[in-house]
Amino acid sequence: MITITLPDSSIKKYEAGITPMDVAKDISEGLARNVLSASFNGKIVESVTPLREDGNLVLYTWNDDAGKKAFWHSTAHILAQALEELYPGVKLWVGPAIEKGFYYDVDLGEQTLSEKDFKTIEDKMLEIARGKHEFKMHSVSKADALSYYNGKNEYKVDLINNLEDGTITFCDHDTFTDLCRGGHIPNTGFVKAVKVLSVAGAYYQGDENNKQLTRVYGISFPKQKDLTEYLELLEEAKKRDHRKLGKELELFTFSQRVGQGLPLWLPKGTALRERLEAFLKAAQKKAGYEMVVSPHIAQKELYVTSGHFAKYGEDSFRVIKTPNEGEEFMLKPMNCPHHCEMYNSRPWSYKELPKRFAEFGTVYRYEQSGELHGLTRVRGFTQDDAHIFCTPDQLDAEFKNVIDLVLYVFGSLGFENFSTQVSVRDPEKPEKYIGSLENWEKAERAIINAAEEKGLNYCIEEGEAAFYGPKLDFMVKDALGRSWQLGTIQVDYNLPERFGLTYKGSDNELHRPVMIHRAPFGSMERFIAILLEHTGGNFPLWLIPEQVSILSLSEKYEKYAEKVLNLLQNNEIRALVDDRNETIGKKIREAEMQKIPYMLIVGEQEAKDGTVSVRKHSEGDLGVMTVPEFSKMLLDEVKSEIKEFKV
RNA sequence: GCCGGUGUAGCUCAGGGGUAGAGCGCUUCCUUGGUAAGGAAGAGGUCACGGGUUCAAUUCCCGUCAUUGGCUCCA
Repeated sequence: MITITLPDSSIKKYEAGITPMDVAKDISEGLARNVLSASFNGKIVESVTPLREDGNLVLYTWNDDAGKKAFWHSTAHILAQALEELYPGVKLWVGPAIEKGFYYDVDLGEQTLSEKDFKTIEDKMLEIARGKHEFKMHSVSKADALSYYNGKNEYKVDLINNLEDGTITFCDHDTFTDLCRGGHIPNTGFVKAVKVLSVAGAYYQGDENNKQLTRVYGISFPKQKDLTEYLELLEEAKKRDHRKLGKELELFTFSQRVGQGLPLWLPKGTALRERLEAFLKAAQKKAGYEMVVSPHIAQKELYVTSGHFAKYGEDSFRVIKTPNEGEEFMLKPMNCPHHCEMYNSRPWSYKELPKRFAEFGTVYRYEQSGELHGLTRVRGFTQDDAHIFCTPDQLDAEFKNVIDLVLYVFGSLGFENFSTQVSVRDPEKPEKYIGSLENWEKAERAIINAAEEKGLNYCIEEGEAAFYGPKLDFMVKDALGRSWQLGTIQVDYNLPERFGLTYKGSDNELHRPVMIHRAPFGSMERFIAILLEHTGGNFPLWLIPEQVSILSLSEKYEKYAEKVLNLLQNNEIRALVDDRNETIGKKIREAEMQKIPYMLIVGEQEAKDGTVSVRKHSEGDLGVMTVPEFSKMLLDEVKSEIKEFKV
């Protein structure tokens, strides 16, 4: 007999060799029908794995992430079988579950696969699924595993060579066999709906020097309805795409003639952007930052000194040369070296630190053409940058103050679902980083302490650090679930060293300051892009370019509309008049589609009484008010939206 | 940069080896209105660009550029 402990702490006794599925049946038939996979003593097991010792058992259904993972990974097996049948000679690499669905990396040889083939693949997969084939795991010796794939699939041979003998398992279903460490649903019949989503190239083992395999992405569900809902969700997400909204709301544009990845900010977008800048400047002023300005180009030597040239010289624009003197310049790819030189403009006493230099600095980086993406990845962008120069003693407090500022910014703009990531060195690749081991350790500790103390729910990513120091990043997802880094805070012991920055301490000796790089927005471009997707273009009232549209019922009331406009503008309310020769219904429709928060309808009655008829975006008629009443309502709403930053 | 997809009017898109289509937008006229599209007429295109195949290419093929889904990269 063995003792099984369930998550609710209930304890059951069974014969050794009982399976998770048997346990599920023992609990209830309904549960048994829905069990997809299980974990035993913290390890993922199959629902049919015999249990032979005491332990903790967790059963997973579609409602658990682990259940979905097993479901999608199992569907990847079905996809692989379908691909083997449809593309003879295909070589399989790996097929994991991902956050939304799964993929399988395959080498198709000379064959190609495109969108036209998706339906055929889906049909084949459903045919296999309907067979209700059981997923069966079995152990294989390393030698047998190698001989199974030898000469047929060099990728699997590679994989097996890195595995330990005795830990190698295969999974079979129907006529299909795959090297696999497990985590499957009971049988293929659970899969009722599949969709092949896209094909993409993916380098073997993620190394761009290796051959590029074909990655087939897909998703599957236990019910057709779930798939339909998912596809509708995707459609909805596309409507929130910042590239689409940016065009519709006339915020920004791109021009082939100007160049790819170089956004052009239109008047409405610029108004929005300037308002965001003013918001942050006000908070930064309170937090003791001072604004500075640096030029857009600098001598190459500056970046050789900073170390950026060695690391990113190839990824920078360095086309500017004076023909005669052979001087070489670079388009500013970052602001830090400039701020270091500002710090160097005179000696400092420890009593004067920290110095906080802030700049909305526009920088240019040669991003690979394939990486450019709307406003989220561009070649010219403006960082809401600042560099804090402080004593080592001040680092902790300064770092925490910056976290407060970032949290204030995110909170004010409604980003609640962000995640934070502490990026540290990859200990295996010391050559990627500059600076002493001791300083790196100090900096990494400082960040983790601060994140800990501020109660951030952070994860630690090895190998994600900048080459000069570790960082704390604030990540937010876009409409399609892709994660983007917005705010960033980075500790740097290296630039102060390279630029020979000093301050005089209380001991009358010169000391090295510590530097913090930080940008709460990250970049204006990316921040606005993500803000667009989050709000769907319904920006908060304080931020939106046009707050009010005054719709005149006919040309006769044009004068009155202008008068209302003046009254609003006197109160710093952003309004415009729509006095076109169109019906009121049409004007309302267009103002609604432009997502203008308030519409004021003025006609005979309003002109006579000196009032306006107020309509709120997506809510409807609010009734008649005087202009001062309306103004007060709007200004109160603006005031309630944004809290002041408290230091 | 690499692997796929796409490029037709200002926008969204249909079409397809034989001189180009719709809706919206724009212009003009009629209409003067009451909370999400009033009516009519008209203008507008080297079908991204460059080559090739063909009697004939916007359509098929190749290349370039742009864009897009991924991969790699991201100071």
